Amino acid sequence: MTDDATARSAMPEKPSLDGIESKWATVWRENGTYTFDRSKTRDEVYSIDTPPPTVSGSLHVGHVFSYTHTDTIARYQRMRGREVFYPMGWDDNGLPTERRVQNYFGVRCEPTLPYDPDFAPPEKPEKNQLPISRRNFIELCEQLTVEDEKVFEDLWRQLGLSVDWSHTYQTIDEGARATSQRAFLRNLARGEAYQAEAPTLWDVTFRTAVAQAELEDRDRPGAYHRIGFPRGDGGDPVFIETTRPELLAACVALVAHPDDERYQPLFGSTVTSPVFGVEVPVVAHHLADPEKGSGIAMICTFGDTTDVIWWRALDLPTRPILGRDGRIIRETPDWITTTTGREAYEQLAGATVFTAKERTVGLLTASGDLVGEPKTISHPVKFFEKGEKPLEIVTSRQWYIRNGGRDERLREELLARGADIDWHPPHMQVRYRNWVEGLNSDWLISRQRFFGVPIPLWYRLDTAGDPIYDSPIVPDEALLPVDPSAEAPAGFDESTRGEPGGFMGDPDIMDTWATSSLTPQIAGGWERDPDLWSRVFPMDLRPQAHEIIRTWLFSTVVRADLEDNSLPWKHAAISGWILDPDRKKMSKSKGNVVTPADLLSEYGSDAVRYWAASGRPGTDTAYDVGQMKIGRRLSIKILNASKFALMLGAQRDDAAITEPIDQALLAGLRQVVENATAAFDDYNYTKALELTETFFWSFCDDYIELVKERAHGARGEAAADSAKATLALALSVQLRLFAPFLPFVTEEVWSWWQEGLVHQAQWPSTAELTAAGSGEYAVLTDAAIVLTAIRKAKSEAKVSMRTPVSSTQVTGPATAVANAERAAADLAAAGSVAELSFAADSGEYLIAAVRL
RNA sequence: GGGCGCAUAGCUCAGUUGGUUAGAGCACCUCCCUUACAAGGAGGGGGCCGGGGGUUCGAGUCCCUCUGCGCCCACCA
Repeated sequence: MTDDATARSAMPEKPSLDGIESKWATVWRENGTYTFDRSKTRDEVYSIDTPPPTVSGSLHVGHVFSYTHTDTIARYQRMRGREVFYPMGWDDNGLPTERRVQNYFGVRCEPTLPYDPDFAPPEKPEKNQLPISRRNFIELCEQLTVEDEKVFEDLWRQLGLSVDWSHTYQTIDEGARATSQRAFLRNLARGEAYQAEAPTLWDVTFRTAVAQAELEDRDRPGAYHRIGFPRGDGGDPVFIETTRPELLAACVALVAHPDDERYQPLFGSTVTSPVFGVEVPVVAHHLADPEKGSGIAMICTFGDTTDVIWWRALDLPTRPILGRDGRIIRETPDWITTTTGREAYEQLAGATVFTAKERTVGLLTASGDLVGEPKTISHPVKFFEKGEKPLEIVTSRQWYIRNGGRDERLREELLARGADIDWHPPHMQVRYRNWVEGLNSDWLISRQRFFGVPIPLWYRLDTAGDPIYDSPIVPDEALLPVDPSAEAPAGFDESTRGEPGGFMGDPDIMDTWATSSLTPQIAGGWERDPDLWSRVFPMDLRPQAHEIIRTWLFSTVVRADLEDNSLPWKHAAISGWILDPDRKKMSKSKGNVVTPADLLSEYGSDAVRYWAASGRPGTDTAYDVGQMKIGRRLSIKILNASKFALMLGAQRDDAAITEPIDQALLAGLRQVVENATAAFDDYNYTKALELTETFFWSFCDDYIELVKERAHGARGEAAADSAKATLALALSVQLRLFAPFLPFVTEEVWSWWQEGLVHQAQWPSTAELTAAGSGEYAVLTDAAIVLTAIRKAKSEAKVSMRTPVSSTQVTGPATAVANAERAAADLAAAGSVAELSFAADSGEYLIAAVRL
């Protein structure tokens, strides 16, 4: 567009940021600006495995922060000419949604109930939650999460995320469930998924098994109880120290280190547990630590994970006394045979761990087997990360997927995958490696919960009505998703469910990560839309937070490795956390929580994005409204400076750029383009922004000031045209450099004078700047030094910047003086200098002696 | 206990492969109502680059060590 009048007519009298978010969000929506063009082939596409936010959680500035990072990259790649596949998912699968739906509708999931197609939730939630089928429950979840998702989408649009809103998914929707079940069935068919009856970490509150990746240690108070075990040969009792005396009835052996001379004579002999009177062997194992406690430990089934190791390695019996509800099993076990032992057990039966501990201590005290006072300690205890009570270990049948935890070859393969990812920042790879190297079991994927993707299997029941687990009934992939609790398998009638000779559905669901680990497959249309899949997979980018490298990132790598023998993506961009201004991780308990929507309306989306972009990949960043104010100021400056440049006559024309200072500006800008491009290619959006911003301020303060008189025609038409053409080119390039960060203000300004949308424009190239000739940026920077000296003189004299200067003498190194001299006329005009002279001397620095 | 990261101006942060005088923004001080911008502009003061040792002609940058902070991981006796 070269029609000056048209540009001016679109440019407001008084530029403002007010309302530009909704104005341009609407244009982008109606224009389909960010719609994925699926005629493009894989090599032309840049695909992003967007993190699906948990919609039942609340919006947080942290969301704004990290999603902005991804968006700057998406916009950059789009301007580079890549077709960007930028979907959005919603993580509505899992416990948080389950709880929210229970409370909102007053219902609870009862998987044994049949699906009721005419079900409607109660008008008002009743006190007693109404039991409904799993399928009905899931439908309510879907219904409620749609509302939550609308809130997120509105925020993302206001923030200016360049997401293709026609490509969204929910981790609980039909496509995700089908994908998750299909992948599981493929794992099963290839032998990568298997079931095992084994001791498992168990959350007694949620009553579900928990995977290694969901654990966290918490320091809890405990106490060493010193307990004597009478010896079978009548010698002095053997003293152990334990923090879990309540498990004494589950004791199966004592263990000491094979080299421990104190206990070597006992190996092979037996001792008897006090109170319960159960005879147990004394065994040796290298994991027993002579330094801990008395150096000999009680092995119970099961008190901790070391017990499991010993139990397995030493082939010890299983004597569980703890039920899945976290209480001591009511039935007195048959391995306790003495009358006193059985009477003692009856006092514990049905008690919680806490109560059982108190009562056991009482029994041991009464019998005199507890020596001294318990020694209180603080020690790490394993918790489910979402749980409130310590995990227990119970034996149960569970499904696992191989992840290298028990297989050296697979582990090496997955380590190699991790090394092939381009990590941003690179050191995040260490977390991946540490995690994989520390795996001690396969991935436990079954959960004894309701809301989630069901394990898509049934089991035949034998004539006694017991399930035959060895040969599960597998659904046809075409029927997925299935709900085995509501649908009968092919060849069976629903009436035979639970009947001897009939069938039962697997009651469990899959771990939420078993579905999330397939986000590339879900978003990319694996097996559902092979055409799309071929255009987007393997993806280019996985952006995510560092604390879920061990879960989401690793499990995604596992699934792609098993299913596609490939990495799921080339790059992993790891974002940091938002910290309070006092460097603590932000939390709601601090009060004065600002919602993202408040921030966006107060400072403007561009300003908030500016702040977000100041956080480099992997770096924790302080929540800082000061940065947002600066971002807002920058946005306003872009409006005003652009308007001024356009008023000076910036226009897209072919006027020759002849003035040295003009060529210098473009030379400097060429360098910025080169460096910003390199920074972006390295996922260092922060540096790209900083380079652009720094240049822009000097463009405003120095260049525009130097040339405005000339642009007005002070030195003739050719010199004016040179300035105008330079302003036009520099403005165009800078708007495009800013566009990934400040999408609204750049689009607004672009619309004043350009055809099309800035976000569909090409990223600036050095070539378009080279056409103006080979300038020396130093001409501008040296001229700026002189200009600054003139301003300083006026500032110190406390006079207006318009005050005329009678003379200025520029001296210093020959090159610098020559550079400044090439801008002499512009300098004289900008500084109102009457006599401007230049003379090289032996000085080290460029100096301007100013006389007012 | 193992690993990773961080420590530069009052605050938030840049500082490329070691190289003239360590930078920016905010805050602070002074000034300027200048027809793009007072929600602005110009100028200024302010740093033992966490401590200690070393390599080097030269160290914010490389090596060692210590201290403090953050995070990840770890078999709960």
